[in-house]
Amino acid sequence: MPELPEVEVTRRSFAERIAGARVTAVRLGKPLRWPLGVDPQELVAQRVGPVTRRGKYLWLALERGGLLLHLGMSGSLAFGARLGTPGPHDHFDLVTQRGTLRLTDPRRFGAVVWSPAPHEGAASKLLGGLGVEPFDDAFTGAHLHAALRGRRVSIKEALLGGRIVVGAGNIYACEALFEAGIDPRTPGGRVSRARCDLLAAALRRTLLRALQTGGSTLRDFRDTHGAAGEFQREARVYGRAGQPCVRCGATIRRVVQGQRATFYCPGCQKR
DNA sequence: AAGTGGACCTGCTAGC
DNA sequence: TGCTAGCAGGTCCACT
Repeated sequence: MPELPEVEVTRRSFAERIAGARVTAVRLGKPLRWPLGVDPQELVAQRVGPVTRRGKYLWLALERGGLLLHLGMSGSLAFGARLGTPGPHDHFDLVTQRGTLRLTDPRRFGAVVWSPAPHEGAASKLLGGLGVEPFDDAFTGAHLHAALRGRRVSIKEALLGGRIVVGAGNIYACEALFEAGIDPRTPGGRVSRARCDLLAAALRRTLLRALQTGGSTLRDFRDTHGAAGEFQREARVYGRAGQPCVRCGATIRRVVQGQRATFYCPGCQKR
């Protein structure tokens, strides 16, 4: 589930409760995408500071550095005083006085990495090349247009890449392109300035709406069926191949771009 | 520099 | 009912 809205909702769910708590223990499960990068004992006795977000990454500040967290494709975070015995997919526990922050991630594409600061060490390498935040004033049609100049990759893959703007995953990239009426296969450099304006606004609107209803998509996070149900209710093209477009009635199509599924309406979305 | 394809890993579903 | 192929919300890395 974790695209930007889900990551942000997750952050808000525990940031204030964990801030100020002292780490009392760390438990590691199976390996995640990268090694932690520090002796877990080093984390013990450090006090937790603010939890912030950059793209789909979370930065959990500690006194002598911090942890960069990523949920990958299937990760979720829970924070509570009584989480119970770790299950087979619980791969990281940060135990504090006020409760345990637990990363559950069946596919283990997620990560927890120690770094001395967000702009140093391992974190800087991962965060360094990221594009602008979609809710930042710097994210405009002009920015999009400039960043896309000369690019041959499709507009959809450019959005997913995260080097121009962060936060759009496969679902919201598809949805935003639908909102903007742009064919996802259009080469990035061929999207006009006017349509970049439309797209920037559409992406911001799509992510904001998801953020506002994000609680509901996250509530059933552990229940695959419930989550799928929520998405289907919200999505206008994603996962709707073969069904009629809600706007024009044309049949929604599924194509593959960069080994990922893309859904679009051939009636509403043009090059 | 930009584009392409492979890699990581497990669980679920559709189809036989 | 059981097996298998195909698919999944991410993104880094090696190679051309």
